[in-house]
Amino acid sequence: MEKILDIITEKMQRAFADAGYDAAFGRVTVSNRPDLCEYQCNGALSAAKQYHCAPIKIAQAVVEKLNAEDYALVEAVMPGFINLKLSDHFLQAYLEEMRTAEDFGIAKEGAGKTIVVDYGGPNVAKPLHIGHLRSAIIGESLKRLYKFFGYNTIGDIHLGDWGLQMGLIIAELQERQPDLPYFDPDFTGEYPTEPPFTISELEEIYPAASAKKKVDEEFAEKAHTATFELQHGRRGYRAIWQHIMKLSVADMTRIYNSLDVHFESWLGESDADPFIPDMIADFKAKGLAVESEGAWVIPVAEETDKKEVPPCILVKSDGSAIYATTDLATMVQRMRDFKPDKILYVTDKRQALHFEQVFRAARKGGIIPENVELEHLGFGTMNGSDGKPFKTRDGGVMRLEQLIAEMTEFVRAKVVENKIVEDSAVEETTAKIALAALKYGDLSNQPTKDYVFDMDRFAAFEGNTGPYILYTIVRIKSILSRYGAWEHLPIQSPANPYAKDLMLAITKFGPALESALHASAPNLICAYIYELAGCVNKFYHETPILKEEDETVKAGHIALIGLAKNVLETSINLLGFSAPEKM
RNA sequence: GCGCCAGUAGCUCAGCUGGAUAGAGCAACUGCCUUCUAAGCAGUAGGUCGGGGGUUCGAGUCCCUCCUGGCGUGCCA
Repeated sequence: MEKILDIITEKMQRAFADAGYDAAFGRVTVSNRPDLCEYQCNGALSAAKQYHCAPIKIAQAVVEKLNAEDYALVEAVMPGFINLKLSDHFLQAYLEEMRTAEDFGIAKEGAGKTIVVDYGGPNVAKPLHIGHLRSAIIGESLKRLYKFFGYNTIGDIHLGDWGLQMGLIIAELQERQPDLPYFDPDFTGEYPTEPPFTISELEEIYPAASAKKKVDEEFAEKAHTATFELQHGRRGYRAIWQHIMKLSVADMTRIYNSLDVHFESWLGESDADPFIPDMIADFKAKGLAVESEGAWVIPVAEETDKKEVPPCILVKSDGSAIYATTDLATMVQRMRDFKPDKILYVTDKRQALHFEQVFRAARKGGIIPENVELEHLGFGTMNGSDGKPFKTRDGGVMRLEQLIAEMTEFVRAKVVENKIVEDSAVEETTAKIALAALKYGDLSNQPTKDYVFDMDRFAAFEGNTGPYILYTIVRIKSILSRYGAWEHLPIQSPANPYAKDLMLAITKFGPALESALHASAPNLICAYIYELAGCVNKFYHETPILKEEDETVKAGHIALIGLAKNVLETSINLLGFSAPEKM
């Protein structure tokens, strides 16, 4: 479906041209003065300079050329604004088309295209903590948004399963249990099928080893060696690695499931490993990689750089791979297996320079052709109320699991207190509200900015929060279920000003989603549904719906809130959560 | 040092390619439930948009400069 703004702009541009002015001035925007009009055009103000003419004269001349029957209001006002209001008939017809079209008539601009969304990025053997929250939430939302626009989407978790952290664990394990067969180079038998550690032991081993590395040079050396040997196929180390992977992935799956975050692809840095040797050889053969300070690096600085861009390190001086290596090799793998039109990375914004280097190296080496888009969405840090990176009360890093549990507990108390749902539905309702609180609280911020996480504020049941959106949906559902079959009722002309405001809000659904898609900004979806929910609640408050005596008018009310509900539910699904039946 | 990002109401944040009176939510205060869920709606109060210059008919938005904070700046990811 064509967007309303495009329809009006087209007419406005024609009017400008008919009045003898450049059509380019005919751009229409949503009004910033809803008390005066619904749409406005400021083109006459800009045109005044070029034509040496008072803006109001131009505006008046343009208005003359517009077909007044298309609108409920067309006027030129001082100093030169052109104000427009849509006619009831136009609005009714437009919404009816939205209601009956597939996916509200939104153009599928991604049809036939494939996008890989690289998000999550957890390290195996380390518990998921709140640092992983934003990537999961934002990445999942963007992936769903791309899918909605018709893209074939592949969400790839890109496990951190190949770096120094693996060597650290192996080295630490060897110190603790040196007699295990994995460490015996002469061992040729079958390794045990059960791991020599539990997931909780594993989660304790890594931080211990990481801390030791910083103070114990000999240990650090052992860890580097172990990393190198693992990457070069030492059998016992691979067996340990398998154990770690199995335990870790099972645990991650459980937690991501609780966030309703799902990956189509569970590949990791290790899966890029087979592509590394040929890739390195290729960079060397093309003369793109040079030896520097014992390492092999790809110079990626460009003359136009304002800053100094250090080279991309391809091989460390100890011969092992670094994250740039695996990221580049992963691109080779993705181009071979997925042939994407775009790869979107959703990571911490502190990695911005890293991706700039890697992207440049990938273009230079021909790994990523010009027609494939690369984007890095760097998100900001989640801070505590003190404005510093979020910590637990004792100063530690909070586990994702604990964060979810605390949010759930907070919500459960409210749900039980309100007694709206039966005991059997408490857990499911609680989980949905808690997830909405958590995700909306995060997604309503601009992804690139740091933000303050405040459990009480996010889980508050009033104001601009996830629960508020859910509450709005639940109220509509309650009425619809009392009414009966409503799905085929046609949209009618607005019954009152509140209905018209609601209808106008609904028409902005498509544009809001497009903006969110193009800016990689789910917060625009949040802003949109908050506005829409507000319109729903005002309409609800001012209009007795089920008590309406005229059955035709009542059916119109029902059709309108039904469409609003569908738009809201579609939106929250794109944000990654869903509404309960009651709350 | 250099680079990137941020600074808007007491707090947390919006503000879409410069446009009419800078918007929400929370906190404070005031109304509205024998009527579809008051987790709601309506209202009051609160801002020299970090400071200073400049461009423009017009600047929170563009340019310059300064201040403050965060992050990055070759072998962690």
